[in-house]
Amino acid sequence: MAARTKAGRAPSVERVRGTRDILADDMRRHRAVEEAAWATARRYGFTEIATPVFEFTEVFARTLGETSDIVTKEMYTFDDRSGDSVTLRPEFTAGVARAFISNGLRQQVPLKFFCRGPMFRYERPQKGRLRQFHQVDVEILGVAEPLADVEVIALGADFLAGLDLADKVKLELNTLGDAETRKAYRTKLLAYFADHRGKLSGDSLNRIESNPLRVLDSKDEGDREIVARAPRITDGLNDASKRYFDALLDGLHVAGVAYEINPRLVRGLDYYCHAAFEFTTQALGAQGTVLAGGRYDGLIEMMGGTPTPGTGWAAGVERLAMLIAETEPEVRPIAVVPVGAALEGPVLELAQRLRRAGFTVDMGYSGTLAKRMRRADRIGAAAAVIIGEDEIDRDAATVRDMASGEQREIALASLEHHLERYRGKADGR
RNA sequence: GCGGGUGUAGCUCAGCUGGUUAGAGCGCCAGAUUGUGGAUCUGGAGGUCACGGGUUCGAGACCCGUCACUCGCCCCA
Repeated sequence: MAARTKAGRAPSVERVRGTRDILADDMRRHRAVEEAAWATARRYGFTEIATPVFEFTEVFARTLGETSDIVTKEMYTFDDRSGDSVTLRPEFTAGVARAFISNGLRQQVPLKFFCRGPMFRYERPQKGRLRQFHQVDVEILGVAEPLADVEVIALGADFLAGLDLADKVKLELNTLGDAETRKAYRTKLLAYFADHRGKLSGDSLNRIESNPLRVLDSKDEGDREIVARAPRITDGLNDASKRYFDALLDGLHVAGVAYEINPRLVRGLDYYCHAAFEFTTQALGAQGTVLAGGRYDGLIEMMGGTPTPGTGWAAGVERLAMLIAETEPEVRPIAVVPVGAALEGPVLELAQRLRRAGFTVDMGYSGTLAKRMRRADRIGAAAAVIIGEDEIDRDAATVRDMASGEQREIALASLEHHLERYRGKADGR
């Protein structure tokens, strides 16, 4: 008797909770999102790198904040066979910062990196919230000037606009100030909340202990009232932080990026400062954040590197894939079809000839002419190249345009030339 | 981690207050059409009714538990 899960199915066919198989249609959308991000990043002068999917646990535990939810209850952490504690990455930035230090990249600053790949977080699954999900990510390392934030935010805006999501998404922006500002603000905020302790929700009372700034974006009705009258960080910025924020706003204006200042926007991770921003949508329910990031000047130092400023963002590929319009396959294949099994040999030879010439070619494995034509139709072939005894005798092929149904006999010698018109072209049925 | 909803064919769903071999549409396969796809018609395959237990003469329907998905909270991309 095979082992069974509690659900009663053989575990070998059960997906792990919060994971999914990305099948053809989804994969096309997934790729469309990734490629749009990469294409935009490239235009901004970024280069693509890849860091490991897992790191020593310390890399994340130290940088994300010992008390953050991600570290305390959401990481996939385990000991490998040598007894080292490793963790499947829950986010990109810490790994990129680690790579920056490990590879001595300090010398090559400023650096602009693009990454993509899977992330792992043990959360309760929901639409747009998976245990394995994918992100595209962009980081600028070694630039303290707000111009880097402007560039990174403009890149995000262009990326989303390129996906045709400009209307579905809005940019919210805030500043967290520098360390001095944040410390002073924290004290002020704590004092304010202490005065209103009785009226805060239980969740928020807990947050006061762990991350008081988080109370600011509570969804509880009662909390919101109190938060609305709470002191704002933007009112208590020290000179440096104020100058920084003003320059950022100016830069966005010049770059033509529309934003909305949200004084309640905060970050869950400890290493953020100054710029904090999110592109959000109403279309995905509770999981409305589609791209988020900010500045993390202290991170690399915190990890033991020479102090190096950084800024960047990550975007959820699955969330964006749900928002974009249907995508069409980019190439339609050419179907080669033998009339009768006896001609499969010569047709295979022809298929290989065309493939090596750069055409996308599909060949059925069995069946009558009608069946093979049906298959050609179903895979969206642009044209069918039909070869029967008659064609063989004349050293030719019959080429059928699948959209119009028109057929022409073409000499084998000039077949590639004739098929040029179907290369990488959608026929618009 | 907390609260609510849902779970019937590959997909979308029907199945009335528990009653004989569980249905439809789409899709799939085959044929009408032995050198021609998309349309139409005909036929066919496909279901431990999420899983386990209970109530009952009898459960897809009712009860309990589990699992998964989903909505909100939490968290966050």
